[in-house]
Amino acid sequence: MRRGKIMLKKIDDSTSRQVTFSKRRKGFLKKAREISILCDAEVGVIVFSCIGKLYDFASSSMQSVLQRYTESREEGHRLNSASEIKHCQREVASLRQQLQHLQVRHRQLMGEQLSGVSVKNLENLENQLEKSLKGVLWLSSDSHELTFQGNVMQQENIELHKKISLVLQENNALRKKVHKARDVNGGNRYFHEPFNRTIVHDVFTASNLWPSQPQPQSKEAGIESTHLGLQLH
Amino acid sequence: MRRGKIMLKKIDDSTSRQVTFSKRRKGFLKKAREISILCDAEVGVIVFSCIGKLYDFASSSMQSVLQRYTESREEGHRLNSASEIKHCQREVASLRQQLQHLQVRHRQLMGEQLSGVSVKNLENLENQLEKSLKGVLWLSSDSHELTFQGNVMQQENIELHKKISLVLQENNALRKKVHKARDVNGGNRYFHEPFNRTIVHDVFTASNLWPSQPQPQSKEAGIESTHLGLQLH
DNA sequence: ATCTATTAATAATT
DNA sequence: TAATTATTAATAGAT
Repeated sequence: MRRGKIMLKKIDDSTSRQVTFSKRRKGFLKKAREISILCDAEVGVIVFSCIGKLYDFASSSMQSVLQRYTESREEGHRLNSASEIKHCQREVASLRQQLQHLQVRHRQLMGEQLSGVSVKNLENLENQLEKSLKGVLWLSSDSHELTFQGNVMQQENIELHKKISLVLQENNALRKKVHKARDVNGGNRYFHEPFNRTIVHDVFTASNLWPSQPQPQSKEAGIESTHLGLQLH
Repeated sequence: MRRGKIMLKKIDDSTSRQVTFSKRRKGFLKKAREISILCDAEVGVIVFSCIGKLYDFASSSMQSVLQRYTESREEGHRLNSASEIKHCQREVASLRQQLQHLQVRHRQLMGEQLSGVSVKNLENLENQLEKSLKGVLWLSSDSHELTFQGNVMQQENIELHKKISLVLQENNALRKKVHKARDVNGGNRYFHEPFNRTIVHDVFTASNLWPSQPQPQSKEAGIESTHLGLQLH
């Protein structure tokens, strides 16, 4: 550059390499500052000297620059570790919640933790358990017969069981997809999936089974009841 | 710089700001390259123009630079992100497994998917359900008194309703999806009948207590459901 | 884009 | 390191 141009190759002499590094580093970081101010650009610079010392500059903050960088680079991809962790953590939270809900229900079905359950729900639970029991008793007696009739049907059952397993697997895969879609949509699954409401609606139309009070039915229907799927007719 | 020095402030005229950005960007990235080669430094540069376009340079690779940067910043303290992700992923896997196990058991308690259950397990299930039912009946009779104690508990129950509703919603949504997926897979009608019944179970339809009541049903349906060992009467 | 006058950066030297 | 100097490189403004 001045006083005799130089070759673009690593400077052999370690001392003069150090000196040049000092000078150029200063000028370089100055340039970074200038372009960021003059041109209203967001700039980040990271320099490790040959002995490993770190020098950096960021017009805003390095974190901001790097975040913007990784986001714009991975547009859609999931390689950024920070966002990957966040995604992962959201998934953990969601799964934990599901698990907890199911555990509550499970304990109820097991006859535990009923002290906080309403009378109406207890009746529902009672009906459900009766129904389940009848089903079990029926299948149980039927199964005993099967043992006398030979194992043809048993064989068939095994096949069907396999099929059910496959369906279950599919179910799980779908659930994962649902999770992903939900996360991408910003998280609130109960707002974003209109089909939830539809299904619940369909399924609840037959009778008014919940111990719910007559619901004031504004058009907005109360955000709560809508996203909880508790809206009854 | 040249031909009249300039003020270090944002260039007002957007056109000349763009032009200056082009020129300086080129020189700036050239400087980055030069210092990295001449001084054997590892350099990373990230520039976002004021309209958001990204320009970057890395002497090695940006990933390498950024990794080295974050490592040198986080100097030991705080686990490296890779292990953090792994930890998170293990947690997800574990939670998924728990959830699945619980779901299977849950469905069994709901009287579904019993076709692959052994006779022995059916007996266990039967005992459990009997026990649960007794508990519910007992508490149920007891609970009628509670209705006179006011609605404190009722309030508590609303929370529980919500939770159960969430689980049920999800179950229904997932089943619906599985239903669709199954149709796509060739529409095996063997599954249709029990599937429909499943939804009915989920919402505690008090009437229609399967399998105790005769259901009007086509011969077709009867024959097919026989294969599942879950024939309705 | 290209040109060019002028300043800025910096290699060599001290 | 720090200052000085000689020279080239970068680039603002014009075309």
